[in-house]
Amino acid sequence: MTDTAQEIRKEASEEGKLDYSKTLYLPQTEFPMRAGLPKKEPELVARWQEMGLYKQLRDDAKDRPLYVLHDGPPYANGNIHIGHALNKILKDVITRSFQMRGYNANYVPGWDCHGLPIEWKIEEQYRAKGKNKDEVPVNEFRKECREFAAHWIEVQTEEFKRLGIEGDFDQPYTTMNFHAEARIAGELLKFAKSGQLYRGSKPIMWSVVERTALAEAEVEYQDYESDAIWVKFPVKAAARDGGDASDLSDAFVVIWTTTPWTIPGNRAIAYSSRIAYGLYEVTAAENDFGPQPGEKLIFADALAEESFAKAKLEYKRLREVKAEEFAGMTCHHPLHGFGGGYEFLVPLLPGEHVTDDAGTGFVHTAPGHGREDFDVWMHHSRDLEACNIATTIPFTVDDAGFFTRDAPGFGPDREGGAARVLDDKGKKGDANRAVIEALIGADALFARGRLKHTYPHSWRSKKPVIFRNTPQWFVHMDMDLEDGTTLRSRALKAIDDTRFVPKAGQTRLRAMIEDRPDWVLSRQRAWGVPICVFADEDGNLLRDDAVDKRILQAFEAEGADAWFADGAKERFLGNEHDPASWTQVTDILDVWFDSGSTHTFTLEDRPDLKWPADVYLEGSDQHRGWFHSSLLESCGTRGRAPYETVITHGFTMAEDGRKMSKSLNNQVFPQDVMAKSGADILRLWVMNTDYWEDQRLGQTIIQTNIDAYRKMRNTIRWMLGTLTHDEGESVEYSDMPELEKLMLHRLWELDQVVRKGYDAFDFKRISRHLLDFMVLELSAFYFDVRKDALYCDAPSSLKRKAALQVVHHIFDRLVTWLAPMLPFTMEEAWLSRYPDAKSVHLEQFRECPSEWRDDALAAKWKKVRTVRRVVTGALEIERREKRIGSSLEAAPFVHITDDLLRDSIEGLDMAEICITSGISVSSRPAPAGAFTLGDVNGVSVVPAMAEGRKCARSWRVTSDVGSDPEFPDVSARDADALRELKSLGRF
RNA sequence: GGGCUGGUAGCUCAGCUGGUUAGAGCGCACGACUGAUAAUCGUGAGGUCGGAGGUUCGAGUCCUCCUCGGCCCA
Repeated sequence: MTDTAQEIRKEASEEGKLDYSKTLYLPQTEFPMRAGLPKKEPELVARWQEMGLYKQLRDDAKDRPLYVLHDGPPYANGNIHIGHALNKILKDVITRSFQMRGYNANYVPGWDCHGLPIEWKIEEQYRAKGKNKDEVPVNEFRKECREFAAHWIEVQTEEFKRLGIEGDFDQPYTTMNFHAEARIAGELLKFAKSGQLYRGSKPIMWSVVERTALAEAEVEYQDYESDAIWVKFPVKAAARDGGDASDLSDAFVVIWTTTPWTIPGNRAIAYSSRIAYGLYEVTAAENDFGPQPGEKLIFADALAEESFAKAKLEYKRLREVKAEEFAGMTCHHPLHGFGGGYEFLVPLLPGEHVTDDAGTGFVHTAPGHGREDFDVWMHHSRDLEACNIATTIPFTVDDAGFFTRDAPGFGPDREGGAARVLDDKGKKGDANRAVIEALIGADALFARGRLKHTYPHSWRSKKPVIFRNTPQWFVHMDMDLEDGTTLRSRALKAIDDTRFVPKAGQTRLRAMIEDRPDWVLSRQRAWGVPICVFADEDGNLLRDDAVDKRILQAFEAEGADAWFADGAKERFLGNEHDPASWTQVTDILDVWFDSGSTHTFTLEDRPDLKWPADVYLEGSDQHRGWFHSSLLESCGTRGRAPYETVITHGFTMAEDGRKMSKSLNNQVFPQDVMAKSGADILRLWVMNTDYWEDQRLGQTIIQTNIDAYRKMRNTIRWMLGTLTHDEGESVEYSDMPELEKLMLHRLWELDQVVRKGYDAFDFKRISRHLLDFMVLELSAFYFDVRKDALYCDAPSSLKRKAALQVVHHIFDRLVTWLAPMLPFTMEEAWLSRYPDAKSVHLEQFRECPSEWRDDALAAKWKKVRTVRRVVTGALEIERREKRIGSSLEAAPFVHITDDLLRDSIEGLDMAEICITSGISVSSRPAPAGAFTLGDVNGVSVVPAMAEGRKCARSWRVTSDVGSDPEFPDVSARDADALRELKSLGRF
């Protein structure tokens, strides 16, 4: 006899009555109802760390097929925000779910380390110390950038681990480790070697004062007074072939600009098909300089009056000019012949950016001095070349703001030397004046004035900046490659060959690739992998494998800093090449090229990964970013995408669906959620949301997930309590009651849902089905019904043993299925049930034998539950009328006139299923006034009280209470159970 | 302005190729139990399916426009 048994006896003798609760198999568990996740989760992180879970996962799965989700690298410059949390949680659920389904799902996290934002931070630190970036040796600056990135990698690593992310955090990949830098450089050299890399040019924002390129974010807009001029372009040919002799052929097209110094760079005039134009003639002139009566000019109708007024002219409108007439038209440059240059044709080009809000309706287009000018020019480059118009963009202004030889008459060839746009202090130079004088001399000036407007200024020096054509390194999108394809065609093919989840990603990426311009790789910056090539004056690349080899070996050993070290040029060129005839390029690579190359040094080079990756997963903004650059890089060097599947997620919005922002104070920080509620709550939110679209997050939504979490946790807790009494006795499937078979059938069905759900990355479908199952079928039905047998039945009861076994099956499956989603809670539950186990994360999803599937049984029990609904509905009336409290006080009459419904309950203990003490079923029609449900025909219930006494042990009201003299206050079933327990010494 | 995309009960989601009074869970209200107890069970109230037109015998589901929102460009 056990101590407990003695205690029970003792208490019983004292009170003269047994406390039967001690004789029941009530749930017992240490698994707490309240999770305390903020405290518990870090303990589990430490446990996994100590046991080396990552390594064990790899060892366990070493013979299984590899499944690789390649991590898109976050930028190493700050704490993680909600977007990082969403992203990493999704990735973690994917790798864990594949790991638990027969794969070796290795996850190697990575970081993007180079680039502008980190440079800014370091520069900011410099300024705080009164230091100037330009006075610091490049490699010292780069070293500080490296240390900065390393610091944030450490911080983010801890934050990701705290989220429950499992991966190789001891050996992540970074774009700045030496091997990565060498490989990135190597990839660039592949583009160079295959001829895909070329030197072109592009206007960029340039600060003359600082002699540096500026990014859009480094510019601020301030008020500024500019010189405005209206310039006449004589029409050369009304059609590009020169054959037309219309009334436009002796007219002028007039443009307006606030940057006269860009006139030498003019190469085209843009017009819009949405604007109404007219041909005008001057009828009277106030001045004897400038336009004179008889001159014909073309303007946008909306701007003609204002323009003529400005030039103090009277005019008449001759006729409408349709936009179509401009197609193919060419003009002379207004300075043609000046300084021996400007003899080229100036074509008119259609441009979407042209408006008739200000100016003349024609936009002076200097492709070297404006982004839109450049885009329009490049967009038409093929057409223009076909008409023998050279599309080379002149470098009219140098880095100090002086005109060059590309601006004949204004550069070094000018009397008195080159004119200057801005001086060293940022003040206007003499360039505008020189240009205006030349225009006057050429009788090309229509009018002039001044304009106050906002103009970009450097945020450091607060001085105006200019758009200036600068040599840049590009990759051809449309160059014919050796195999008859182009980079663009390869990329489009690769998009077709890739699975996109959701599908819209494919459309979006394709649209971008279809009309993107050539890929600009160069940045005039310091912190990055250099474009490690040598070029001659014309931009031709030095091609020498030996040089390349020296470069890559040096990078491998010393990092890319080697490129910037003293003597690097001579070192890499070696003895075979004359340093004087080659320029060492000092631009660095666009960071998108870095991250676009992660597949090479991570997937290809690590023996524990593979190329291509099974899946890439990032936010939808990465169609322009990582998905895009990885695709181009890989197609350019390997001919296909580095991924088989691309998954995208939306962005996290505040609760009202708007963007989270500091100013609106509606941000949610993952650190806060973890500290207050736990990482599993955040993870559950991710699981319940439609991540393919934008998601919302806020207090209400967090609370909804906390509630759902509690329900799941309590259901699992009850199973753990009940399974405390599981002694592992097995019951043959064929011997099981129908109710148990029904639950096994449901497990079989759920197994399908779960596996298909994970395959489709459709997590909300899984979590929805599992939560509904727990709430509707377990808590509210199966467990409720089976409590009587599980708590009260004798140890030998087959029903009890079968139920225990089924609960065991349910537990193992639910916990493993949910483990990828809620790794902390499921680990806690698993270890509570199996104290000697290492980790639930080393488990596989359990098989559900096809024997369990029984569709007929499920259909039958659907009807059973229909009948049950009518019974519980009737009992609710009784309860409301205070005739009963517990359903065990009732023993209703059920009249079933529907044959199918009656057949479904044939042979079943409906009292047990309805949790009443008794039930009488008849096929006779019910008397008037019987309870029915509107949506159930053929079932009526007449309530009745159960007859007999209440069993002190099971609380059922039966007529056999007291039939056993040994236990006079319990029913016969309970008396038998007590006797059996007694004989086993259980009490 | 362009490309892609979304708006179904307080919250999160189902609603397949158009077909009966639009569903679920949670929350809420009310009730029961007191042997899952800061739990559990039951019942109920919540929706002009963003708005307006149109196609159709019939539209949350198809078309057009509008509106609000998101990502990426300009």
